[in-house]
Amino acid sequence: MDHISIEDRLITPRVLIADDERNQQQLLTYNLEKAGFSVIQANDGQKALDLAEETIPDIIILDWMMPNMSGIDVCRSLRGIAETRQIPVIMLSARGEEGDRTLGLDVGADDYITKPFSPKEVIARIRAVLRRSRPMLMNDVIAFADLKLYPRKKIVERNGQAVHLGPKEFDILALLMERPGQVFSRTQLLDHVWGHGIYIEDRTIDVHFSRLRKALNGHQNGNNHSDIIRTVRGSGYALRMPE
Amino acid sequence: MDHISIEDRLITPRVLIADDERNQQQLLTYNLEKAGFSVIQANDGQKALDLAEETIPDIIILDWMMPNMSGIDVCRSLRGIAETRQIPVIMLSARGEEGDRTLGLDVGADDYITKPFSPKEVIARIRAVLRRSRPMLMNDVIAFADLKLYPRKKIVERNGQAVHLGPKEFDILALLMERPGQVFSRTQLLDHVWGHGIYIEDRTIDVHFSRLRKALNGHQNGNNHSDIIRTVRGSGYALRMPE
DNA sequence: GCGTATTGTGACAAAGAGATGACATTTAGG
DNA sequence: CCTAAATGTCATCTCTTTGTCACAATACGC
Repeated sequence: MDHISIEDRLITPRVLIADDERNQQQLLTYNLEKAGFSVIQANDGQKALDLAEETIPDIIILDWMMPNMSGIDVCRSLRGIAETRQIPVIMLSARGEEGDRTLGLDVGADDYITKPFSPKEVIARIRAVLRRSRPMLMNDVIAFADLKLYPRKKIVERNGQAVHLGPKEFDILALLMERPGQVFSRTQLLDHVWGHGIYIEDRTIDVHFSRLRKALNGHQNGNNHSDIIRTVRGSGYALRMPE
Repeated sequence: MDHISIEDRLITPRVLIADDERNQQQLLTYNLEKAGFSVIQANDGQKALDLAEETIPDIIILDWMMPNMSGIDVCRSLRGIAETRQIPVIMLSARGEEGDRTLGLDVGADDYITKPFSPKEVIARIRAVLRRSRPMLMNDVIAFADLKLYPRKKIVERNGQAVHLGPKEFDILALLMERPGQVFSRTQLLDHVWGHGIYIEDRTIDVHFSRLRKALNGHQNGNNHSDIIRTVRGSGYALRMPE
């Protein structure tokens, strides 16, 4: 099954399920796929860790007790690896004691579900966690003023009219739209759009904003939109909030 | 390429954690970073003191017992250095006796947490302390009289109407609004807004206040607001508190 | 009221920060 | 491979912000 392109990966949130109980595993997998998730399976802790590093899923479901490595240990390890550090984790556990729950959350889990649970409940929790951590994955469209951005389709519209953006400009706009009005410094833009450890000139960011503005405000084709991007001298850029 | 500006520091509260127990240290660090704090680590008292002076964090978490220098001593020292005097401190301690608690608070700690504690609790306390000491960091908006200042959006409104300020004027106003009514000397203003080691004429500050007043009270566009800034002859400036 | 100490402010020059066209390089698809 | 789109840099232009000065205005002690 290698006809899965990058595009497809963006469309379907990918869930890694680590559980040694065959039944449970199958039940969840079936229901999750029906709910539109793409599922990766691991049947012990060590394999879960390996697969997580290898595939970088969008969320990880860990059974508390597994052979080789407990869910707790996997979770701790995940937090120690840069690439997997911010992948959200949901722990599944037979135990319900408050202490366990606390330990799970302390170790870095984002949520904790006690058996027995229904697939429906798990899906709801996954959605809830993803909505917080990856709003772009969970929404078909993000809107701001007369702008609409379709994360999965990589399409932007202003006033109903399609706007063509390069990938970088798209990412920049997506970031700004996640926190409308907030000012992003060039450093933050670099980290979020380009990624850590990438070094480019600060001025390059200005150039991208110039291109973004040109595309969005488009004076060339007769449209004459107001400049929706606000330059904040000495700080960075932001979306311009309406009065 | 020095991207790390003062601006970025304003976004994420910086926490200095001084603890010699590796596990505890890591657990707290991980959870704090997940909660949106930027963490600086020290593993003994002396280093904590040095780092505090060097980095001027927004809050300091001190373990009671540490090699080289106890939390108590560090706290006492911090209070003796001008630059670190008003950084809030939270003490962590295994002991729970009332006497210790009192001693900790006497020495200048702002809060005192007894082991065992959960990261969640620590985060809650940190937030509580910061909300008091650095509202800028914890709130989206700071209000005073008919003024509203949005730190992350870099927007100021008077009576609902946007007011344009240059970066320096914005910073000055932000400082005044963090402690409404408090009088700031020109020296304090220099230190906080311009930073240590910057030398400009005192009178330049007056000019900036003139500009700030002009922008805020805006006589030019028909608005005629009262002067919200109070000059304290011989001392400095402050926000004018209502009768 | 007077005189002195402080503060307010318009004007101006210098520095700073951002916008943008042009160009070289890289990347993605065919 | 080859082409077109996307990206990163540079150089230059423009507009803001900043720091100072000089002089006006004000406050305060006597």
